[in-house]
Amino acid sequence: MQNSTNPIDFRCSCAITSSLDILGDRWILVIIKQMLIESVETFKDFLERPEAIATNVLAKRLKLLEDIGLITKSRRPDNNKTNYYHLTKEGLELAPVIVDLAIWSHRNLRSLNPTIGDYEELEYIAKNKDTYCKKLIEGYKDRLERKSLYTIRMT
Amino acid sequence: MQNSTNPIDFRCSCAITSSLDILGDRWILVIIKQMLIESVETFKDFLERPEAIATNVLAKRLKLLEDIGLITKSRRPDNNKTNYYHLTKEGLELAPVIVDLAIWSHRNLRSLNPTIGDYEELEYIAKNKDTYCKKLIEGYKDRLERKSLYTIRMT
DNA sequence: ATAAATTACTTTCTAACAGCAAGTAAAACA
DNA sequence: TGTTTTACTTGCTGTTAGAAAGTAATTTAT
Repeated sequence: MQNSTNPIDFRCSCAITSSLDILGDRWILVIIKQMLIESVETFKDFLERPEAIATNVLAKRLKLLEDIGLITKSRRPDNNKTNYYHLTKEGLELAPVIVDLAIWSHRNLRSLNPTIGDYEELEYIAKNKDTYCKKLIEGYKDRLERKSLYTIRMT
Repeated sequence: MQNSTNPIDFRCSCAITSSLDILGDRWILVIIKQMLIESVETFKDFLERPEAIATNVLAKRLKLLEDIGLITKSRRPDNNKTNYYHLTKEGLELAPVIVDLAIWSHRNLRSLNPTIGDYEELEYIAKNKDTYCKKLIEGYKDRLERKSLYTIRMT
């Protein structure tokens, strides 16, 4: 049994493998992408995305992400029902990984999945990776700061 | 049922989600890391790594990776038993993703997994990401080219 | 030449998890 | 005050992970 401070069973001491002990999953990075790039912040927002995650799976993943400190759960003072989920600094630092995945997909997955769009945008992103990454992170922080004027932390 | 040319069920048209339809798994990127960084190339090599993948899981993943063209399976002319698994160009292009995962882990996972080592090396990698990435890719290509003098493709 | 060891798997079994559908409870809205 | 919305939980079923054991071909040792 795992202890309460560490809900993850790490396979070994390799940094890369350890990251995959958390992120190596069908949903975790999709959830973080939705928060970072698509401004998803409520339980309902997640359900309405085209990936169509199941409610029980979503609840479990959000709990895990909160437990390990990649996201926070907060609530509007004017609304006792709707919860906000937001990325922490640790979660935000996954931006480079997500951008690299987008570029890899753009360059190598179009024949396997011809529905992948945004050709021109992804060309731009591939050519300005670092700049785009910083813009993503700063953009997220700005939105969050503006929002946090009205938001209180739950946990 | 899926057709034979495409063994992956893509969830939607998002490039990032599509990459995770393939890579979003406990083992796929670990296997690619072992090949790229740890010079793993035979079935036995994989089994001897500290991650300790099960034989049935390994066989299934190698088959999938070959089917989608991220690795190749080859054989030494002087040995009818031992197979070589090697990264294709498409597989090699995952190097940036893997390096970013290492950096993220280095910066954010040490408290959750104190056994993660290589502090100094990962500091260097974080500061010279692009250079390190290119060195990884070129190093792999060089090793492979030298080896391919004696190797023939199986499929 | 034969026996032992090695490599690359496959098979079987069990426990865990994904995904679907339905249900629930509290708050918000009309 | 009744309906809708939000955020979940519960129950069910089929698939997968992981452990262990088995197999078959090849290679090495004697």
